[in-house]
Amino acid sequence: MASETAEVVAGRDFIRDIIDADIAARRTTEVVTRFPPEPNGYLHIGHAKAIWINFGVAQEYGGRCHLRFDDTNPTKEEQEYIDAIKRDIHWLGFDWGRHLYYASDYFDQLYDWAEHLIRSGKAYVDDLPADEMRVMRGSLTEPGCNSPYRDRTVAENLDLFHRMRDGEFPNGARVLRARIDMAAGNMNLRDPVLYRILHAAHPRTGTKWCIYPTYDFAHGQSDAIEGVTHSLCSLEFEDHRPLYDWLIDNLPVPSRPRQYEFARLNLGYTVLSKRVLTQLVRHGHVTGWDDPRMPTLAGLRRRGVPAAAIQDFVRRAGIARANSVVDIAMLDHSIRDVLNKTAPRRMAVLRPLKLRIDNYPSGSGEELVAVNNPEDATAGTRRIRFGRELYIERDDFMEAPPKKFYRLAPGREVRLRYAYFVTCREVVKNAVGEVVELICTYDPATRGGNAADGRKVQATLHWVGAADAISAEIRLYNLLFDRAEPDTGSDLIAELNAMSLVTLTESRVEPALGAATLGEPVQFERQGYFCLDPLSGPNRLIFNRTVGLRDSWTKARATDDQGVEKI
RNA sequence: UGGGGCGUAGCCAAGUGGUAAGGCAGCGGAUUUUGAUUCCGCGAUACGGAGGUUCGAAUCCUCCCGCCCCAGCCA
Repeated sequence: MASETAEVVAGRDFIRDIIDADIAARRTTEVVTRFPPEPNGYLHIGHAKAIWINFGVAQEYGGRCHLRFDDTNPTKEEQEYIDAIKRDIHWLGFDWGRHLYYASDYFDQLYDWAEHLIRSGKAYVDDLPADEMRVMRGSLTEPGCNSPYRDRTVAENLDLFHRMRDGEFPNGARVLRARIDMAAGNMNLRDPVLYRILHAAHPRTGTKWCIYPTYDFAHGQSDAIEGVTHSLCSLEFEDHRPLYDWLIDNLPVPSRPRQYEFARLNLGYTVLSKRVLTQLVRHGHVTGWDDPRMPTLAGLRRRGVPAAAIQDFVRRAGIARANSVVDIAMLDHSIRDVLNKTAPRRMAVLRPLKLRIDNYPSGSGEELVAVNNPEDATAGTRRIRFGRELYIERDDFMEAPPKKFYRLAPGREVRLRYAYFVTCREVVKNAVGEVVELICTYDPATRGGNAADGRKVQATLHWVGAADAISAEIRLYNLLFDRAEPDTGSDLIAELNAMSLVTLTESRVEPALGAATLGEPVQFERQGYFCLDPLSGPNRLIFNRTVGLRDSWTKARATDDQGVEKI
């Protein structure tokens, strides 16, 4: 059965179990979910998990997923974020179709329902200032006490609430509170605030309102209005569920949504907190929300991470209720897995070292054939030009190699990929003793890379022709933070990895890379996966390293390996 | 002696009384014109701890320990 295969791919988790049970018990006939971002920042990979769950589950059950902006606080929300969020969700591969909503679409209905609560004696206008309200709310271990305004008459409450709406009072003067239980163990039930006065223009409703519903009063009711069946959110809202249910129970809402919580995603060596990410952007620690070092979807996209890899990653990480920190290596794995199959191969020398082949005829050289992608036969081949003067990677030569180093060294023969075997005959140094050029000889009988006599070499090096290679800037990105679990509470700067961006300006890449296009991944052989950066221009190639290839050589000789990737 | 959650290998995570899936990482080995990819093999006498129930417990009960969330007129 095909559907079985699909389920295995999607994975099983407690949320799907709940939905299965609901359908089996006929508690619901359709599955409607929603992804409810607040437009006050960019989406990050943690949101990708929530998006994947909400849209994915709806898709699997033939239901639908709404995109609903939770825009109940005009002092923090902006249109720029709304646009960015839509763009990122589409890029990730999901579509809400015609189901685009805003909590602000329901402000009129919400207002009516607030009056409904007042009329039924379940809400009241409180004049307590914020600080007094806090004191009277009690503490985690002590019950709160009732506000002196708790027993106002319905008429008085209605009058005051109308006047709040009509702008008679300044910010903070009064709030509408639910009348529940000031002694409840759950703080959310100690007469939570439902409406507050905010004289601020709203991106969508303009100046129509000067009172706005709180998250608690807006969320569940919006779910009910839209017919959401399963309202999936993260663990910190668990304590809000009794309030969510209380409101649904006490209001004439058109449907009965249920809230379920799952643990949010945490990634090692990074931070998935809008507060901190916003800080990084505002303080200039990164170049913007789309800085390739950012865990935002915009940053990952610019870095070259395919949407498919992000989906694969969140699927592998799984959904559960236990807080956890996922190893960044798992993300890297998903990225490589996708890119290995799709990225065409090219040769690029990041840190060039000149190599001259003494016995190779001078002139324009010759054309050789290179495979575009050994993982994909349909990717075809391309021609590359070999010549007397080339560049190889500095790291591929050592004058005094340790035993396990089997690349080029004095007197040693290696293969130049798709070309010939070359042997290092002489090392040229400058005045300060740095190696500046290697003089080699080649074996004409090894054209294409195989020796007629069957002899082997231990290494194959990538190279570019000195005559036709083009210059490029290459940006190597490393972990943004030094520690697996950064302390973002105090000194953020102290936690940042000083080597998070290493820019190489002397790189030389094969001519075919001059035609690289935005959004197309490429593998620089033996180096990693790269992509063109949007800042590239006609005469300026800039490549971002998405992720390096797995590398058991540098790994073997790493001594300070704290999990921090070295350049 | 507030309320709500969570604890299964280095990191995720299945498992819902019948004798510990899978993935990532790691370590061996094979193949290899990318030290890549691919392929093969290796890890929990044990599920935070201690008791108990049971023929049998990661799964049920009791107590204990640890971690997370909640005292915004943020979401």
